[in-house]
Amino acid sequence: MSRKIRVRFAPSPTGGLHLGGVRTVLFNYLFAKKQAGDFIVRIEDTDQTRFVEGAEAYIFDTLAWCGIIPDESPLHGGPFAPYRQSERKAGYRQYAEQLVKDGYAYYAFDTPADLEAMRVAFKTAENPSPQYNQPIREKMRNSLTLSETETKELLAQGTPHVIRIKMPLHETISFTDMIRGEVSFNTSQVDDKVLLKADGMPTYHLAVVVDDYLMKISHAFRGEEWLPSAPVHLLLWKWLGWQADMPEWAHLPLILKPDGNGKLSKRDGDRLGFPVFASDWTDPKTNETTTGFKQHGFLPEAFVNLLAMLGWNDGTDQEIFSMEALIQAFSMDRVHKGGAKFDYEKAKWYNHEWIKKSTAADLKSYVSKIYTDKAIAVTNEALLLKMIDAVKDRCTLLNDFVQQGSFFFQMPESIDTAAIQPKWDDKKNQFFVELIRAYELSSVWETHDLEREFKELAAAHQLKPGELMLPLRIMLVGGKFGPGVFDIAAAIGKTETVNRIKLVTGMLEQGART
RNA sequence: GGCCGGUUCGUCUAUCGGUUAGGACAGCCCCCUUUCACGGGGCAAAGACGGGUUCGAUUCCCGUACCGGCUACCA
Repeated sequence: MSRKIRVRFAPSPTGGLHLGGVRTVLFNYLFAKKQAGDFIVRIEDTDQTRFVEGAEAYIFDTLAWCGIIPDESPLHGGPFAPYRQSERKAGYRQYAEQLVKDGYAYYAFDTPADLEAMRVAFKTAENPSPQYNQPIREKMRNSLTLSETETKELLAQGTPHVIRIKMPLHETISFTDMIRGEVSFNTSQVDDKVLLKADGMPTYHLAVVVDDYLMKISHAFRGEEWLPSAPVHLLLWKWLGWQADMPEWAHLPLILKPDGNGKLSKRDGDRLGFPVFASDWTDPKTNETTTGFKQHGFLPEAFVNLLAMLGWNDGTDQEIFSMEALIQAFSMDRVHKGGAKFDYEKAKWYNHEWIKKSTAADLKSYVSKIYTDKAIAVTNEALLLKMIDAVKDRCTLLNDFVQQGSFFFQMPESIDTAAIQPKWDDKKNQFFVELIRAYELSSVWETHDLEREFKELAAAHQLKPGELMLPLRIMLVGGKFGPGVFDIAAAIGKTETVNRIKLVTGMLEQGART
């Protein structure tokens, strides 16, 4: 075990980065960084029909937001470039040809129509999806059933063809998965996967093995959905003569939908009202935007934290981890075998914890951006910091700072007069008229003085402060929420405080007359 | 259908054969708070089922059930 740790994340650029995808990246990254290894991003764009413009840039932007910077990638360069499989196309064919030469693979000339016909012809109740496997291949058009001259002729004519792996009969293939332990397969159950497509591009199966070998990948981690094709990859490593360099494997559990069953999908988020992508993704074809955790008001630290805890823990009760702490604590053998249902409530809790834990200075740029987007003018930076400190405990998502704090900078957008109108009377009005006068004459403007003046005046009017605090709060804040009223008054200043009291008493008086 | 994988409170999970099965989210209650939160305290809530192995199984083995993944010239 002296070889350099090198892991890779190999996404195909087909759209937004899904929770499960980011978690796969994260586990790769944590594993590598814990052991001072390299983290590589390789773009698996071998399916040209599924290529989506902008998806690759999106992946790097999103990883950067999470605080994950690859050591090697098409964007960051590296000694094993190129890191896009489409640019490595020319290299794959030789390996497929070598496998044919060695008797481990063969040319297949079946057209899509032939394959379709085969599936229909062999479909039975017991076998609803017939595979291109050992018994079937003998009935198809390939270099195993055709004579050598026929094959050569077809090849020479440029007949479209693929190269398929020739799965052996009744062999047991087993390997040790770092999470699941020993897993074994009978090769008779695996079909003859296409290795090289008719367009000359490799399929995932060939490309992943060739590139992992060429890029000296030491550990290959991927989602559980890949487990069934592991025997194909194992055989390829063996047949290509690279067995000694084969990476160690781990198949990560899936992230499941919160209700019902099955893998979490983008549709579940739309349906249940929470993000599934890490950050906003706009499909260039439909122009449709799917919101991400980032734009939903999540802190990257919280997003990374909640993802890490989905299927992993360090064995203690600790739940809040920074990236550094995760790197320290992470180990693949503590990753679960079973899938985890995603719980958005718990996800929000992580974010709330991180907001509470962050300082006003940490949060300032996020809040500023949101306020700018909402056209809330912040002219006083000290007040912004004061506001963040005052309200962050009540913000679960960053966007909550709008509702919880914008009244520090502008008149509340709506004023819940209905909450106080029924109990409004002349006595209260009189009190506030005098409060305005008292505050206007005030020489000091501090929380405690404001509170003292308020209470003394209430006593003079033979009113309970409790009956007057809520009206004052509504006047300043607009609703039944927020930090202490006198703190708010102190923060927004005399002019603004007096103006708001005047404005709302006016509204209440008018309301009382109608 | 076949193959592979999985199964502890509603959810995320702890437990290296011996525990009153612990924590967290959500829920409910109380305290704090002349608002809303934060905070503090409490309640309720789990080993899929059946067989073994063992002095003793949530833990190890087998079977069953259920759930999931795969079964494309997609990854």
